[in-house]
Amino acid sequence: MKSFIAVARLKSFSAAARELHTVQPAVSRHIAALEYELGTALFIRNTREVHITAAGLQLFNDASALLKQAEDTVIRTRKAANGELGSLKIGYLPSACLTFIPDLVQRFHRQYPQVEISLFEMTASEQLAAFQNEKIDIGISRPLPTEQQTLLDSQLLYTDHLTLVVSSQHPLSGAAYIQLEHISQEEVILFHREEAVGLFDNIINLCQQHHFSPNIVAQPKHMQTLLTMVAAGLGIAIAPMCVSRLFTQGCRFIPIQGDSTEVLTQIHYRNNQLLPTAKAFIDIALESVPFIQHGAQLQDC
Amino acid sequence: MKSFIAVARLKSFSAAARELHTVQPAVSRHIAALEYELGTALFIRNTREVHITAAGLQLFNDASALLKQAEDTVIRTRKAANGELGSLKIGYLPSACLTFIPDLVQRFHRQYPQVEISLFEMTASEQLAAFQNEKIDIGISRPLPTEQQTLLDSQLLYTDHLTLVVSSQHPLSGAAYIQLEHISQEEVILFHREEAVGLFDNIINLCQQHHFSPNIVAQPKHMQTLLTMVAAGLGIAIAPMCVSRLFTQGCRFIPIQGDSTEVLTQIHYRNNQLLPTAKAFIDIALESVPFIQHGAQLQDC
DNA sequence: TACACTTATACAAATATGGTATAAATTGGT
DNA sequence: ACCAATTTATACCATATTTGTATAAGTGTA
Repeated sequence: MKSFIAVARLKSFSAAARELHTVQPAVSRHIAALEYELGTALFIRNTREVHITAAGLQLFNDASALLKQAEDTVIRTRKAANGELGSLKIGYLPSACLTFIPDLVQRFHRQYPQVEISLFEMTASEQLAAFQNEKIDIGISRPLPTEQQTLLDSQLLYTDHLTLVVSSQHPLSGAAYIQLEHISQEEVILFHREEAVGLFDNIINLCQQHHFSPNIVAQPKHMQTLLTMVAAGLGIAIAPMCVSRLFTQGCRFIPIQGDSTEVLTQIHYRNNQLLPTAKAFIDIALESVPFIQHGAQLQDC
Repeated sequence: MKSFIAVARLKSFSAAARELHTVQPAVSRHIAALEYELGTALFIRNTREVHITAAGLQLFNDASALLKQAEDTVIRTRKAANGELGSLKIGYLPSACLTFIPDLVQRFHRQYPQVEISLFEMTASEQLAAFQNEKIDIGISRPLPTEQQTLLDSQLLYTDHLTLVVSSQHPLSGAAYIQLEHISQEEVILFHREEAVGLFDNIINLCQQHHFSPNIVAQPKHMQTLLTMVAAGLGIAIAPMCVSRLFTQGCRFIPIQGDSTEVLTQIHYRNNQLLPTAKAFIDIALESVPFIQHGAQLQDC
């Protein structure tokens, strides 16, 4: 086949053989075999000249394209193996990662522009089901309910701690740390539950562990609003530490005593038959952990 | 390669081997070779299950298209060899064949719809040059000047004879035949030279052979006009016999004595390395000779 | 644990391919 | 006109490759 193309280009069996690093009889046989298979002459040749026939010309045009497509197929398959080509379905918990998901996806897209990315907003339990139905390849959420998941592996993307946020006028503003029980009577401002169910429930649970229910007086939808309300003395807040990188004039951040204050964001993936695109994404995500820690804190939580 | 597609479809090496009328180890080796060549696994298999990988899926999609294209290439090459696919450049002398060329081309196009036909109006000598420059594959014209043409073969498409056309009132109208010398003093109407150079010059030459120059009084551009003028007594005409199939009321056709009255239309083609499309056209043209004789007479000459 | 069924490997036989020598044909030059 | 040079085709042998058989090894099921 390559012999044919070489002969068609060079109009000589001998020259084609030289170009292909073989000998002329081999080329003769290749052409003869092709002609036999196609049932038609491809070249009119005598010992002095080689002319291509109409059939040969047709084959030449088509065969070049065919060979190119064959090469492309190899390349595309290799790319698919590297995760450079294919599709990737990501389920994510918006409240846990609304801030860094766009950056992360963009980062991935820059490096793997030929991967078709689908994003799905999903709760953690929806993600579990989606993994089983092959609806997603990657999940990002708070730690999954039952860690007995043998199907999935998880890795930490982002760790934060809950802190108390009080006005600088507040009696507690000077405290080095605080135990949560001490605020059981305070008016509390929490990030809106719809915007961050996991976070909200985390905080409620934490309070429950300290035997009180918080007296919630406001649920702003933006973290900056929350800080402004605290600074204005409308109440105190419990929020991830990352908010301290926002505009915090008039606010004080007081560590909460105890060890249940961690707020984790994990990336989940099948632990067997991981898609190359998923592997590539995980690698980029883990590389980006420092970036996530900083970038996220500069915006929202 | 076909092994790969079979395995991907059937998800089983053994089943694929059965379908391909070979044995399972052969299929195993084919896949292993492909994987080695591509440097990536195409299937995740254990002794019980076969799962395709992302790379395998990519290859499957591309390879199916590739195989189909390969088959198409074979088909198209075979078609090109039959003249069913390709191009065909035809030079023709309008005056000699304006009447049947459209029908002939249409006939050919119906049978060989995938052949791209190019039509060029050309005089006979232009056709000769065009054959040498590979500008045309088929020529249709009056017999070529020098029959010492070794490059070309020609075949007769259509034979006609010149006859005298006179009004039924004309003194000669009852004659069974006539010798051309007898009309040397007549007023003669000829088909317009621009419309049929060869025909016009044929007639002039014929008169020269009989030692006179015709006294041309009109050159109508349509054959029907010529007949009408003759019937009206404006003169006599010399024209191909085929006009007798037009509306001829008031006209008489009188054979001309002698043997130089033939008007021939030939098809010309290279006598070596004839294009399959050209061969197909010639075959159809020769098959159509009876059709041309009739169809042409029903319209014009 | 044995069985049924799968894929992978080893090896001998068959097949296909490539290279050398040479034939046949044609052109160009002496 | 003939010889030299160059071209493609063929014959033959050596080598590579591929096939098929036998068999190993692994996995789910009864």
